[in-house]
Amino acid sequence: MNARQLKHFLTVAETLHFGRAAELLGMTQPPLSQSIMSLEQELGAPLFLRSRRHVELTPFGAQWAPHVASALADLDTLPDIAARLIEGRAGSLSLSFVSTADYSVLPVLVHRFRQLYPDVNLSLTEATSDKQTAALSDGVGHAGIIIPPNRERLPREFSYRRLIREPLVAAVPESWISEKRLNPVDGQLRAEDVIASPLIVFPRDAAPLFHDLVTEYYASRGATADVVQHAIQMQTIISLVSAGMGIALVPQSLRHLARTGVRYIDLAGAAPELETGLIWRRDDNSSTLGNLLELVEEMELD
Amino acid sequence: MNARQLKHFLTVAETLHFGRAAELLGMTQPPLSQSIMSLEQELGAPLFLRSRRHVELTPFGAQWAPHVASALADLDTLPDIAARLIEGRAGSLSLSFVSTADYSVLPVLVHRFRQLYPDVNLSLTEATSDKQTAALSDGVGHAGIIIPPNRERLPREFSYRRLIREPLVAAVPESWISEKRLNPVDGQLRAEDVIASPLIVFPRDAAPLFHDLVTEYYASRGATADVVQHAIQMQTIISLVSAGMGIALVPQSLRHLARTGVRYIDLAGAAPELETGLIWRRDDNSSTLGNLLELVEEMELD
DNA sequence: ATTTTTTCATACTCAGTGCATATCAATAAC
DNA sequence: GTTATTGATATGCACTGAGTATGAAAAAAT
Repeated sequence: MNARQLKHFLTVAETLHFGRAAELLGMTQPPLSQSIMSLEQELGAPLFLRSRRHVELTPFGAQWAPHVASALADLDTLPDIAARLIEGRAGSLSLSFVSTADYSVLPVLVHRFRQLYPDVNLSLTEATSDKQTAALSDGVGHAGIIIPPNRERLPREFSYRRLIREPLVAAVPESWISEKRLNPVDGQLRAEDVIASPLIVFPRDAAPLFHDLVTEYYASRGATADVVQHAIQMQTIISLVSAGMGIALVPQSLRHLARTGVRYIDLAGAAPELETGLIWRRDDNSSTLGNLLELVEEMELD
Repeated sequence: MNARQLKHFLTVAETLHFGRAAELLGMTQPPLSQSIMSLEQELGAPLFLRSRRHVELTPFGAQWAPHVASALADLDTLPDIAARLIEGRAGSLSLSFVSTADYSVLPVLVHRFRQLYPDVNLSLTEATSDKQTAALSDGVGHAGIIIPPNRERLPREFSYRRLIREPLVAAVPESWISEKRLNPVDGQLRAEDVIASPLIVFPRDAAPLFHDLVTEYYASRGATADVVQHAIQMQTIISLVSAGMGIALVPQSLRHLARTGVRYIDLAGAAPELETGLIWRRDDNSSTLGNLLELVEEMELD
């Protein structure tokens, strides 16, 4: 029993005419008759009742046909599924990201990807940069949106592409401005005001590179931060700012997270810049990943 | 692309070793390599990454494999499904029945059939004898439990087998006995008592043969029935008896329908007998029907 | 009733597919 | 450097599956 014979059976079952079925199958009638007969012999029961001028399905044949049709239909879809997998229009893409990306590149990237590849199963996981690289190194996941370490520190197995490079801005309690505790000049906050204010930051282990960027801002000015509170979620940090506990230095894109009682103010002078980019295993040639990279090239997120 | 190549692909995907896969497939390694290569060429993408000593799936191959496995598994079940259909252990059986059978042969028949053939989709339809024969004649349904007409009247296209032949008994209001309105002798009701009592019957068009059997009981004694009420459901008839509206002549098996206030009493002398049997299309060789007939032969329902 | 037509089965031939054997090539292990 | 392992290549052969020619039986037409 092979797929060819089953196809023969189905065609005869549809036409109830060996001659016409053979024509539909692009073959002549005798081998079709033989094919059916050999199938019947293998099954041990007739599929058709043939009188010399009439062909009809046996009860068995009639009940078996839908099962056969379903199995063959599944088989027929395999080349199509293959084509879609090869082109990356089906399959899966597992993307991890740092929480700050949630307010900048991630939404637009995900939206565009889903738009172009609706049948790809896109799974998103929030994780810190180092956890993402560790997972990728273990072969888990396809790509990660990270805050990158120095170029030399990135292992050879990875490729990297910058997505966005944005200055840090200060998130400050609105009341501190109206009460003149902070005094922006030309809409910019001077370094001495920043240094003098209590600070809310990420814990270092959750985002070391981001944390280092903030502390470096203080160190280069001969100061140390007066850290009043650590918080893991960006939303929590902004809530604490809103409550007047202190200020925070956050990526510019966090302006998308509007909250009453909080103002985002540019830093005066050269603001530290936070880079966010995409890493993936250099040797990973998944088509879904390829499509993501292609999309990233086209999007000009900066 | 054919099922053979797909099987080859799956086996190599499982073993990740062309030599061992070939062994599992009962063939040698070179044609297996060629088979995979031709499949890859047809798909236009590699399924495996071969270094000289290592074989691994490409991302595409890994994602395609489960689809292939599922399709082939479906294909593999076809012979088994066929065998079950041929033996009548799967498929469907459409059985119609007259309502009186509900209290005699039907329950035990259905129970036994379900027990022996749990995977057969048994569909039951209540209908009058003439509607059943009409449906069968139109090719609808497999068999029917009917009250048969005279043998000569049964068309040649049908086969028939008697299932049960049971005397009619009188269903009478219990109060009529305690009040001595009816006087059974040796637990039997005499014809004059029956004739003298108001009668509840089926409407003739719903069950002509049963109706005729009852009226014949009166006619042969030179009497006509004093019909006080018609009712279609057996349960309704017995309810009306219980309410003291009259008596009814019903198949003996209705004793299974116990109801307070109703007594079933044998008729004195030769009671009319109601035959119930199974008909089916003589040329119907459905295996499920065959199994039903076999079961009927074994059961000795009488 | 006879002839014609229709339609599935049988007989036989041929080509291509798919497998086998023999061998090569490259890499890893010793 | 040598050997063993393993996938690729080359070549030959057998069998499957399709073709052509024809038969046989029954329905349709005359």
